[in-house]
Amino acid sequence: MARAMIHNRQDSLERALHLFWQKGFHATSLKDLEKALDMRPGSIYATFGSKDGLFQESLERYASLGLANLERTLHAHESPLAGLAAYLRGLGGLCDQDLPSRACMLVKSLLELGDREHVARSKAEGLLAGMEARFVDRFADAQRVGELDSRLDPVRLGRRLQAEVMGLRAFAQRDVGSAAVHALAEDMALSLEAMRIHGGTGAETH
Amino acid sequence: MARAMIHNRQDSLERALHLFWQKGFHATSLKDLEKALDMRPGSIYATFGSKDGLFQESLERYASLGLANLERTLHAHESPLAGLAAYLRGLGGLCDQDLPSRACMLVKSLLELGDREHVARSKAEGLLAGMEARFVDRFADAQRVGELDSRLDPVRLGRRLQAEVMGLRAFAQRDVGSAAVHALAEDMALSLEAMRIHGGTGAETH
DNA sequence: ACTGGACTTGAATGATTGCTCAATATAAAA
DNA sequence: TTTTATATTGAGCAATCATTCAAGTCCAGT
Repeated sequence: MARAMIHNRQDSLERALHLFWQKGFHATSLKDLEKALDMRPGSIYATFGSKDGLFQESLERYASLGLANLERTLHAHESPLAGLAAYLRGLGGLCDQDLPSRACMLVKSLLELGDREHVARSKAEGLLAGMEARFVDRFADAQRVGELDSRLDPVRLGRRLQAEVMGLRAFAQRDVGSAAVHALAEDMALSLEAMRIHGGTGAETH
Repeated sequence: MARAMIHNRQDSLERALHLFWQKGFHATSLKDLEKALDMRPGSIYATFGSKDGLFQESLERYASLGLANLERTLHAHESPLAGLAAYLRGLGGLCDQDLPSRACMLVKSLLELGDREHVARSKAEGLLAGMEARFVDRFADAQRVGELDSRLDPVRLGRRLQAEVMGLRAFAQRDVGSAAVHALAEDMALSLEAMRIHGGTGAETH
């Protein structure tokens, strides 16, 4: 009843994500996408609607992968603070992997997009807010478990950690070598771990 | 012997800087610049050579202003650490001022520009390196004065502070309200001040 | 074999891109 | 006033931009 689809939608999206992450929204032309997806303009528009739409789906896919990676790291550690520190240390390895960009695609979009692409921009903002919320949750967990001073504000700590991650990854975009990025991530992780309350079981919170 | 110049070069550069800072390199078209500078393409090219050249000069002007602002803040405080903390707190006021963008133009460029604009990109990297070097110097000063543990590495501290500033300003680009940005800047400033060695004159370093 | 219908193609669209250059305007020197 | 040198103009360039759509392709069900 119909012609079989040549292209796997998910795979095409992944390729588009790769390009957008590397070059940004404006510097990625439809010609680039046609080549990367091995699709002609008509197919691209039939599948994704518009360049903007394809970009928005790429953003969501990116955030989904990033959040999954965060979740994986957090679940690998029973201690909330240890999990967050491990996440930071993991980011230190950014330079060693062969990624489209060392910087966060959400941040790149946040800084690049203007009013004309405000829908995609808002999407990036929302996804960043989601990440931040996850950090806040985990700090709250740390307080519940008693490894973090309960007088501290998890919202401020989450905000701070997000800014730290943003800074680390923006810094990693500079051509400074792997060692510097690892050292920076380590310093950030150490600061985070320094917040831990030692020796107690958490019963001393009152 | 010649026709008088209508436009003040410095003023034109300032207007271009405003546009580039706000919209980024790719999203700023020559049409936009023609309108903002009130100049026709021929004049722009006679004065600045190319869009890329104008952008590079804008970058340098931006960094010059930023560095002057940093220097002013540092000189207003005898204590190096207090100066750096004051600089961070000053960035907390980003949301209140009416700037083209809350994010740092150097970071925006670092994240936006690709291989095709690698000259401008390298320029942005170099200017960021200059800022970082100034941080490192100031941390070294803090050690000399005895308000900072001399076993710490000023290079790592400078790197960390630059990442922190990058993160703060990228975060400020989000639509999170002035209070959140102020709180974040305050938290960063407090962490920095927490490194100070209390009660001594510096003689106890050995 | 045929045919209906979803998938794919790619030439063509009009708008916009960065940029050039012959023509014009203007002020100072002769 | 005439000449000379520079500043400015803006129409116009080729290239590229995102997007459209009529035509073609191919498979499933008849």
